[in-house]
Amino acid sequence: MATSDICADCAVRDQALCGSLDNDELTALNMLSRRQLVAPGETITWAGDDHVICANLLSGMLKLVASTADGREQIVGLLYPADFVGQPYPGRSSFTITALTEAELCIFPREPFTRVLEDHAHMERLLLRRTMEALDEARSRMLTLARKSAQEKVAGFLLDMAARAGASACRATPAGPLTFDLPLTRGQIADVLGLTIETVSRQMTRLKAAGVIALPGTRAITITNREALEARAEAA
Amino acid sequence: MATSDICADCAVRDQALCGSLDNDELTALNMLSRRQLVAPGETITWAGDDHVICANLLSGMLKLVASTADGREQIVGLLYPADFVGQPYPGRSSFTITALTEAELCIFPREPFTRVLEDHAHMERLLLRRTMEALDEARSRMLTLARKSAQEKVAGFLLDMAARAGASACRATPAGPLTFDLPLTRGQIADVLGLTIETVSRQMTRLKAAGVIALPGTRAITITNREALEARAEAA
DNA sequence: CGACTACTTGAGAACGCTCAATCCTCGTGG
DNA sequence: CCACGAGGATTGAGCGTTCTCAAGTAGTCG
Repeated sequence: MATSDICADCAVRDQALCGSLDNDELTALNMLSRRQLVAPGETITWAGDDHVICANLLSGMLKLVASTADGREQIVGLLYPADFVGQPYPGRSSFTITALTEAELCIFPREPFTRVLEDHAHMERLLLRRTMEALDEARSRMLTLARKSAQEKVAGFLLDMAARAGASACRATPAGPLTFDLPLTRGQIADVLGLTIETVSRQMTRLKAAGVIALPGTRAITITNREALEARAEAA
Repeated sequence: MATSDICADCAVRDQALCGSLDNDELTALNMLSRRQLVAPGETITWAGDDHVICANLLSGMLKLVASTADGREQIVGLLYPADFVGQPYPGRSSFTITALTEAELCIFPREPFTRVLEDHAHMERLLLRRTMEALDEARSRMLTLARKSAQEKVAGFLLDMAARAGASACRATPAGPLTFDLPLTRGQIADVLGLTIETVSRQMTRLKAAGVIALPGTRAITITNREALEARAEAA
């Protein structure tokens, strides 16, 4: 109650699961929700916690982290605005969800949200479809993690981020160099790719030395030769 | 209809998605289905194909394989009886699905199956839940593939297979040694774990030398010291 | 009995990791 | 305005795990 803004000014109104609801349904759902701001580095749920929340990510980025008993970590998923966060069914969470940037969530308590889901087949269907896409992506990443070289991993990652950057990216000519900011630190990239910070850094340097990319700032990337980068993403 | 047996004698009647349907609904679905036997090594769908089928696996095991352009392969999923196979939505498949053993499928053409799914919220919900479980499992495997040592991977895999073997396993006393057959060759285990055949073989030998397991036959495994095996699955 | 396939074992090389030092950037405070 | 500190990034040297290549063994089926 306290704070919920109305869905009408929701930044992800059409892309999120709610996009499948009409205005009346939305009003009902809105009654359940509360918005929450999280700071970078802040954890939303811990591995082992009961599933208690479902949410839509309104802005910012989250990471899903799996870790071993002795502290090794792997980022198993990245969440972007409009992505669904959490699990609608009871159980214990296997992963820790942490904000990578400042982020804003539209949070629903799990049980009432699940009931809404059950009453709206369209929304459930959309969630099924998205879950299947996430599964496909996770499986593709298994191939990357298990079988690709550090060079291929980094090159492929940069291409992925370039595709994501889309609008915010800056490109002189359609085929020309493409510049954008990486939303992750080297350490986080390493956690995504199953490498170490040093290896990520060395591969970046190597790509720079080969004239495939430029590093105008510590966080910025320019792809100067996309074809060469694609070639390196495919072959060791 | 050519061959379809009736669902009443279906081996996976209650565990498969169809378990959520009543007898009348089942009859309707049965009209769509055809049973198909596949030989070990036979491929059901290739990466890049359009999604054309949905199916329930009745018996046997299938593998989902992702591969790179130059032929490196990774098994990204194993399918067991009662598992759902395929994708209900249009699109191109990212993975190749191949039989590991002789297997029997109950196949539905995608489009009519999707319509049945849409008309039966229970079934759709069950599929959503299973897809989420598969996603969780895939993400857990990402941690294994990216961060665990060969020793941890093999030990963890043997424990997984022991859990799967369940009924068919042979155990003298509840806490005593447990013997079962691995359903995979060393090469397939390597494909699952992101290792090479040789490394899998060496780790098996090492576990045997340590007295943690015994290898009574080339395919058989005895876990002689479960705690020691669990310890090796957790720490390098 | 011979061919085939799966599995094991060995030697050497390579890729990525560990440990450690240095550098860069940026924000803060003297 | 500049010195300082902190966190991130880079670079280097050396090592270790796993891979590659290559024999050799075992079990199976004709």
